[in-house]
Amino acid sequence: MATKVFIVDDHYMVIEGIRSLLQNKRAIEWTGHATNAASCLSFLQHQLPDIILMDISMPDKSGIDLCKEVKEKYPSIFIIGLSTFNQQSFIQKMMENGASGYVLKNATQEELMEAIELVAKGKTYLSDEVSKVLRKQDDTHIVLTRREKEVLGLIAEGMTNNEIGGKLFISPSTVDTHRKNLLAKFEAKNTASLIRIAAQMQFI
Amino acid sequence: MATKVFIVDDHYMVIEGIRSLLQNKRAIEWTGHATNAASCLSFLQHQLPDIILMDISMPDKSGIDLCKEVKEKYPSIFIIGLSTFNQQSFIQKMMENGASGYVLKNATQEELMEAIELVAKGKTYLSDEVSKVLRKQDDTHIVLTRREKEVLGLIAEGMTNNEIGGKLFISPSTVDTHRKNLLAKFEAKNTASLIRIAAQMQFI
DNA sequence: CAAAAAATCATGGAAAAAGGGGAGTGAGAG
DNA sequence: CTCTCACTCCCCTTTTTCCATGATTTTTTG
Repeated sequence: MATKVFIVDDHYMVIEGIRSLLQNKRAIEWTGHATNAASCLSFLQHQLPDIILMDISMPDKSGIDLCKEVKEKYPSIFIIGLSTFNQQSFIQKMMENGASGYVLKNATQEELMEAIELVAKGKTYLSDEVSKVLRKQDDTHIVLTRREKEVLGLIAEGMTNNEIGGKLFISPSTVDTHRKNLLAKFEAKNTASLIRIAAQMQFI
Repeated sequence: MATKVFIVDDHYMVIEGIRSLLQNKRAIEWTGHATNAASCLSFLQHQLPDIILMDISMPDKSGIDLCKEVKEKYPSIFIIGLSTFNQQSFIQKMMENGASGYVLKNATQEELMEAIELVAKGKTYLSDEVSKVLRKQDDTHIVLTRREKEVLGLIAEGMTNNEIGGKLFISPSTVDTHRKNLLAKFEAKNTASLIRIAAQMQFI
């Protein structure tokens, strides 16, 4: 029985590319595509594919969120994340939300097929390149608490400890403590480098 | 006579997608593809296409630079930039370096054909979406001097005025002046917002 | 429940940045 | 030759951040 594959990607060229890569494969049945999260979800009400290839960046909703939603509603569907860059944050969140694999858009036909076949069996596929990035950046993975994220965001907005304290109804001293913890977690020597690092790591 | 099209993109899926989109067009002759700048340049030594579809992000060299190089060596070739996002900085630099058009990867087959046809005639193609972004962000365009860029970079590294002064062999007071000018140009109220804005505008 | 983690607050001093001035030099454009 | 612009430099005051240190209270979680 052929594996039913569906694809969600807002880039028409990528959809065409994958369709073309998969069209002669007997083991694959192309069930359709969507260019946004909403039409993906409405498609799933009528028909259930085995595997969804899902871009992480979409106009209406991030692939990260869509992945979670689909997995909650239809746990039997396996999801393979699809993206241009291999960024720790994206890959990790995608996998946390139930994806079974992650393929870069510069993958070859062979890699794509391998991913689909493995994932269809219920296994997990991560290309060497991706898993390397995941391992490497996992070491430098930074976990922020709810409050720290809030404070970080407000610092990035240009607010002082006093202003942030007023906004969050806490003492400026407390904000200062959070600030110090942020500096420590990011190993930043001052606000400037903190914000740069946080921005580069997609925290802001 | 069919328009000879060549494509440079490190994403195999995009190459396949475009090939598939163009394959039935009589007006188009597919001459080949490359997944990096180097093999693109070596291809051009043997054969000259009319149009190159060129991704802006590539492993060995940015499309921006490749565009310039190709245009200098082979002025008769028209180049269409290809990218996932429409960011002012990329589009602008691409056009400055001699590109004749800029197409987003979520473009439809029609848009792509329109772009190729127009550009083949020596005209310029920018999709509505792209030209809108170009216009809008042109207003908020910030021009930094050489020194300001240097200082901004070093501030983002976490260096103080004193340290920057030492590094650039100028007085800390001078650094402070540049800093003030940066704050004014970015309309930032402090270092934190300066760095955030600069990061979001791709200055860092 | 007990331990761990997160969030709260404070004091006090040193360092750095912000905000406001003013001012001279050199290079290039008109 | 004047005007503009980038770059250079300085002074002063206030504000904010950085650093060290210590402590209490929630909240989460095994």
